[in-house]
Amino acid sequence: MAARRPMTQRMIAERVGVSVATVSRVLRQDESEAQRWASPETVAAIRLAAQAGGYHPNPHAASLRTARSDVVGVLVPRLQDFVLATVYEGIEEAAAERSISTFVTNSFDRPELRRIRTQTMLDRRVDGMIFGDARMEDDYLAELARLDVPFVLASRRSGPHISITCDDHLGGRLVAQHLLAQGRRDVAVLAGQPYASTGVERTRGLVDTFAEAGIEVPAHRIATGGFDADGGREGAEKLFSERPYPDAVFATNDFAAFGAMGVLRDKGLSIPDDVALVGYNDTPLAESVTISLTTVRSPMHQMGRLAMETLLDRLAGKSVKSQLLAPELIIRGSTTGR
Amino acid sequence: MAARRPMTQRMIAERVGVSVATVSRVLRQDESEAQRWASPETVAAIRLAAQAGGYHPNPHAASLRTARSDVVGVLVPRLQDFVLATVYEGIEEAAAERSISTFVTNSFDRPELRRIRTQTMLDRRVDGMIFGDARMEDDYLAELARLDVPFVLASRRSGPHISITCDDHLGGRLVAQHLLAQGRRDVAVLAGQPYASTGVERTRGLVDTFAEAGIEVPAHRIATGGFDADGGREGAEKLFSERPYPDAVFATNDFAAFGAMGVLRDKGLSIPDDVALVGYNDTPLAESVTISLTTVRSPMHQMGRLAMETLLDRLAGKSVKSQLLAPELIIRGSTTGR
DNA sequence: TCGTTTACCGCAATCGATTGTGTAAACCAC
DNA sequence: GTGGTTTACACAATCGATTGCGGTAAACGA
Repeated sequence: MAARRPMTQRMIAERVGVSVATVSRVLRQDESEAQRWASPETVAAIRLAAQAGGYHPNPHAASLRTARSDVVGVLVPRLQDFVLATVYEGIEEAAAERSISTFVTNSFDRPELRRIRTQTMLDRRVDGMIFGDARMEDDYLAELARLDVPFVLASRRSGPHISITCDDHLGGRLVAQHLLAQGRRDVAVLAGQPYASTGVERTRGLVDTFAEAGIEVPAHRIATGGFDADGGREGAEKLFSERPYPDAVFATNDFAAFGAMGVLRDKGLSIPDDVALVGYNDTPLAESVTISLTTVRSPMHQMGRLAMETLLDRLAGKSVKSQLLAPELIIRGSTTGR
Repeated sequence: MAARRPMTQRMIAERVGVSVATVSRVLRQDESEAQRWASPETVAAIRLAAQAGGYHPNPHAASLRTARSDVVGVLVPRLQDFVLATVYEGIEEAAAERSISTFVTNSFDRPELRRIRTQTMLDRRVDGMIFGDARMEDDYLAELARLDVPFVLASRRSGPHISITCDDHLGGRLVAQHLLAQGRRDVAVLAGQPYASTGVERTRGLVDTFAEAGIEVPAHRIATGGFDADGGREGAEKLFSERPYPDAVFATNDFAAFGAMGVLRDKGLSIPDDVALVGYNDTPLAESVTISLTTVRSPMHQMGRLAMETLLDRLAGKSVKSQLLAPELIIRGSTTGR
């Protein structure tokens, strides 16, 4: 807040010698609309005065009147997660283009925190919400839908709610096909959290494809856990707690893959000779680490953009629908060259 | 925005049979203050009605009147950067405790974007700003200071402006002492961007310490560049473009170190035998990657918390001062066991 | 008994922008 | 010249909360 109080429409009106109503209409409407309300000279004078005085409309006053805030709330599991940070970049980009601002906050995938933080955003009168932390069974989303809170899901999907996601089942399928082609038959999975559609569907895509090839992936080859390096490490430790070891690991997230790398290193297993490793999301690090990582590229940024655009369309009264974006397999050293 | 219009003080006032002024005072003040304005029965009735109707004050109306928004703007170079995302978590945590909301946005270290996005936040009438993307020579910050915009810097510092940072010079010194103790004499540095105090001071800390040990670090051993894996890779490629190779690399950021790892891998150099590698920030991955990374732990979360608390103190009229937090060296495999 | 606190609370202005309605003046057609 | 339509504005209500200024009644002190 600058020292001198910001200029108001009233000040412009006095300076130009018209009413604030005229100022408002001129400053708000586009050129053609402005002409309907004031003579060209008046329009020019108002614009000039606004320009000269460094006028910036008070959004609180406008929101109070219009009952819109041009702010949307964004909830993500955690911005520390590169994937969600990238999704958010897309959200932000689309928002900026339409003069929308965002409140972002972490829910840490904790239901109470999620409720609280969503509520404070609603209390702030956001126009809508984008959730990056949807759960497969999500009572809260159902509740919000019942209250007619407009929202769109990104990254994870849930039930019938509008969502913009990557085709995770297909992604898992691509990984399976690749691993099968590489001759891997005994695959293990770092499946992520059981409440997140991302990991679940990637896992199912792989398992389904293996099943079609006549190979059952047993339950003990699937470990749930976090989508970060720690989660990957813990999961990998379970998966490699007893022999025979699997000959491939599908980490449904790159960072989990990095965590698994550490475990494989400690076990003295080499990648890809002993174990092939596949990640998900094609994080920049995937290419950089000591062993470059095969992974699935997902359009994270685009997901964010579309989520915001979809929400704004919905707020504008248009009918919108969910979208499944295409994943792309990126083959690197961690699965080839045995 | 829920379907039915939210309840207002007027509705409560009518239901209870008092004026909105009384409702306002009762709902805003703490218990003792409330008693000064209304009888216990009235207070109870108002509270009950508010509770029952699910009353949530309209922040736009309050802001319009009070000229405060209880929102602060946060600008970071990029949330994709784990470090800044963590700083932001600290900011958010401190903000939530004091019922403050935040607008966060990426500036991508681009000056024009920074101006634009800061301006839109000021237009939104934020009460203050936290900058995570300060530059060592920063005209814009000087300009904002002149306009009396209240702000605090986090992570990077600049000139006389209030900042909460890690003692990066000391961090660089710790790294230097460790490398010297390990017998490394020919060190190279991935220094980060020349406009970011973080990398510059970490580099200087190392260079100073080597100089005190009688070892000059020549200019061609210092590469500037981004704080991400790509930046690290590019920098490392320069540093290892011709022999003799350095026997140690100090990456002033963990992710740059990971990028460098890829280059060392491609060059067939082993860590730490041929080259010792040190990162900075103690990212979770540092421990997980195939070769665990020696690094410097910095209190990222705490930096964020303190930045927000300092800003709020400043907004409350208290006098505040810059703080330098302590770094801690974490020794792992990438520098030991030659 | 009368003036003075004290407790409780209302009135109304205010913040800045938006918007429905009112209205002079100008312009047009016939 | 009369009636009707534009043009170009102004007026004033409105959004919801905050807050300075009073105001009434009961209690209290002298």
